[in-house]
Amino acid sequence: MPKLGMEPIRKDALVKATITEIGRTGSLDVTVSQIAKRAGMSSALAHHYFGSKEDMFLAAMRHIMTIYGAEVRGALGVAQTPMARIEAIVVASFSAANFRREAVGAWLNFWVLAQTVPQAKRLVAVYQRRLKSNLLVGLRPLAGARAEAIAEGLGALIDGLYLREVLRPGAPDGAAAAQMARDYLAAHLAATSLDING
Amino acid sequence: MPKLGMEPIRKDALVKATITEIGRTGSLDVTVSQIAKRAGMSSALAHHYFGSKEDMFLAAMRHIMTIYGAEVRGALGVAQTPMARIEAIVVASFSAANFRREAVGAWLNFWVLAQTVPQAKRLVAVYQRRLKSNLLVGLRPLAGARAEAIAEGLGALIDGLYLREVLRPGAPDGAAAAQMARDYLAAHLAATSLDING
DNA sequence: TTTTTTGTTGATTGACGAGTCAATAAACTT
DNA sequence: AAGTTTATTGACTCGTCAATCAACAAAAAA
Repeated sequence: MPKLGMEPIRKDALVKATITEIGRTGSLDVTVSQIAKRAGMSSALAHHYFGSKEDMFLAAMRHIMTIYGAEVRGALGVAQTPMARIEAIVVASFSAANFRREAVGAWLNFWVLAQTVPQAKRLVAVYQRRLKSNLLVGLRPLAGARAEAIAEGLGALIDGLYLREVLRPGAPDGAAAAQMARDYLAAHLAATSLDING
Repeated sequence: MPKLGMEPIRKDALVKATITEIGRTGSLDVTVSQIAKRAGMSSALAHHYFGSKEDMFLAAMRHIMTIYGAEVRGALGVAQTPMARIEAIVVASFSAANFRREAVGAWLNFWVLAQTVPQAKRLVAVYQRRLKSNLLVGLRPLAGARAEAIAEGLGALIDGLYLREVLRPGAPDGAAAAQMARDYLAAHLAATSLDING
């Protein structure tokens, strides 16, 4: 019963299944069969649509980054002030869609993949660049010359919070993580203004 | 030519080789043969001393944590003030021995391993607990009620800096990373005192 | 000096898994 | 209607690798 136009549907299912399986098992040692099974098809079909397992991984990475990017863009669209821009990024970073177990677990594994696969490394680099530049737009008016360092630090903190989330027991607490990022920011901005005034 | 008393020597060589190989390849997909070869012996011998590959991984984790712990303890021993205690931890965290490529790459992979292997998870938990409690001793006199949150944040930042180091091109720059941690701290302490005074 | 313990490895087993292939079938084209 | 493209899978190939085994050597113990 070959319905035509299956390709995008199947690819999409595979991408989601890839994220789910990596997140679930907490490892890149997932078999194509596992992924295909979760996506409701044979492993041969998975290989038919994606040439290789690596391609599936890369597509899954792109998917996660796409969701993240879209959410950030959306929030940024309605931000009026520099502070609101940063807040938007923080909130998006720890939103339910992005900070869910699966995605975070997968994200960590993609980071590992980036050590091996140049293509994956490039994707992570894109993410880092985008994050930093987004933060800088908001930070420069608020922190001037310090914006650079603060953005770098906040980026590392966000990644660190993701990293730790992976091993935290219980449900993800995006609100707490976001608060931590906010505190970081508040402390740095307070310190900066203190420096300017005194 | 069986010299006696080889066991500790072999085990040590295997542990170091494990870290090197994981760090070098950036993945847990290293074969026992690879590790054994680097350690200068047959894979059968590696299996003889460690029952399984997993045991080698766990021993390697313990080794990394031991080095880290020793360095922190050493630095802490000579720290006189709360501030010096924190500084000691920061410096140790980004010391040449701990912040070297291999070790950082291995550390990331161990984090992934912790998602799968309970024993590994426990080791990471030990590390996190120890780091936090060490930080708190120094932090409490300086930040009072905020010490808890600051310690948590600083821990996450340190882990995040490790995470990012993995993908940074060029030689590790422990000094820059340490400075970032110091900035975090300075900003938070400044904010805290500001809050107290005003 | 026999026996046991420790060190050591080449060869083998057994499992698993990525990727390919051949075959089947339903649509679409001409 | 014949030919082509798209969808789909079971079976298979081929390689890899953790773990085990059988065997050998040398030191230590009995």
